[in-house]
Amino acid sequence: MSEKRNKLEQIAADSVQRSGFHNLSFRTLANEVGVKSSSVHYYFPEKAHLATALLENYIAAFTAQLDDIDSRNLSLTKKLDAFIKIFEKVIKEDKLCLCGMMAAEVSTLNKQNRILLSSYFSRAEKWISQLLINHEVELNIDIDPQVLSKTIMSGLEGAILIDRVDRGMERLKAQRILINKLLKK
Amino acid sequence: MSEKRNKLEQIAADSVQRSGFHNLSFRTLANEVGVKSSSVHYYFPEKAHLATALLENYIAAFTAQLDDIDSRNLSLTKKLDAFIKIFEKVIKEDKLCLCGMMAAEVSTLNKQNRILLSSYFSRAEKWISQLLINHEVELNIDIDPQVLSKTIMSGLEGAILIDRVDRGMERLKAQRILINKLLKK
DNA sequence: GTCTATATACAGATAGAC
DNA sequence: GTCTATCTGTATATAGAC
Repeated sequence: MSEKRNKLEQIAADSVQRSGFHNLSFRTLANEVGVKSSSVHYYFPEKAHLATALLENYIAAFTAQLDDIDSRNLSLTKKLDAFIKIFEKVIKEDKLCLCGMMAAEVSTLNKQNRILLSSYFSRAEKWISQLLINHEVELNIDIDPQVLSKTIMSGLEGAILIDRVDRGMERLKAQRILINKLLKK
Repeated sequence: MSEKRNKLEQIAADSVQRSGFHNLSFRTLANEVGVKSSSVHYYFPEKAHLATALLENYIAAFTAQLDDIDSRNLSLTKKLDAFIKIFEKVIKEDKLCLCGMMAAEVSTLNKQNRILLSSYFSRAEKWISQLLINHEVELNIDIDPQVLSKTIMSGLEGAILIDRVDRGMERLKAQRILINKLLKK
């Protein structure tokens, strides 16, 4: 992995999470690394290739975080809390989840990138539902784990989407409270 | 209100809900109405003015829908169901909520439009929380109505955001199930 | 292997025609 | 009052220099 390629991807990801993929230009990206925009095309022939790299990176990092939570022997409450913290970190940096942002822009993505994007959400939901199944006795509500996992994921994505509008964390906090209410004390 | 201005706004809103405000150009917009892009500037001197018009229209239509629900004498379940239907209609047309889309693009909006955007979400949340307070006895969970209203709104926005990625309605359906579980039968 | 000069198309915006 | 020719800057992408 080239060092410059790495830097380009980092800056690009940050930019996408702040203002969207369509708003990111090769020129601005190049300026930040001190090269010409045409140089960026060496690493990413088309913009869609950059999108692919960003999605793959983000999903890999996300997966690593889930694995880390899995590796620790925690209660359901603590594990869900750790999961919520992933989103908390994002909103604290005044960003959106990269995949949440790309979801808004999905109509401009090619098929391959849509599949990648879709895999992010299904992976997240699958992880949550498996967690709920493993800790079923700690649940305070009678609901299909797959249904609950979808609402948790939607709730978190929606929360940081709206919270960013007035630079707060009210919705994420509300989401945390609701989730805790659904768990046994 | 000019007829052409009206048409421009309708087409623009549709385009924004599909692919975002930044992805909308005066040129494409003009083509669809059969004029030159420069003509669009007669109605909207700057693109930010167009954003303002779209936000105002959307909020007005949304408010009208809430008033309509208020005017009917329904149970909490039915009222919330009618509220969810607003989002269902949007996702069925393969669109996003205009304000949800603009929320993703908030970093590119000017202050005035951010305030407008913010007012949409606070209005929605206020309406839900007031509804919950009015029908407190029908609630099946002990939670602050303002907190629950925020999670409902986040959940719905997030649901259609994610559902659009694989052109389904799974998350919105899940959201409906969860909300119903939180209400007394 | 890495980078740039350059091409071509398109963005928003203005000055002014009708 | 409504619309367009045109300006200036920026977009992605290519061909080719080092």
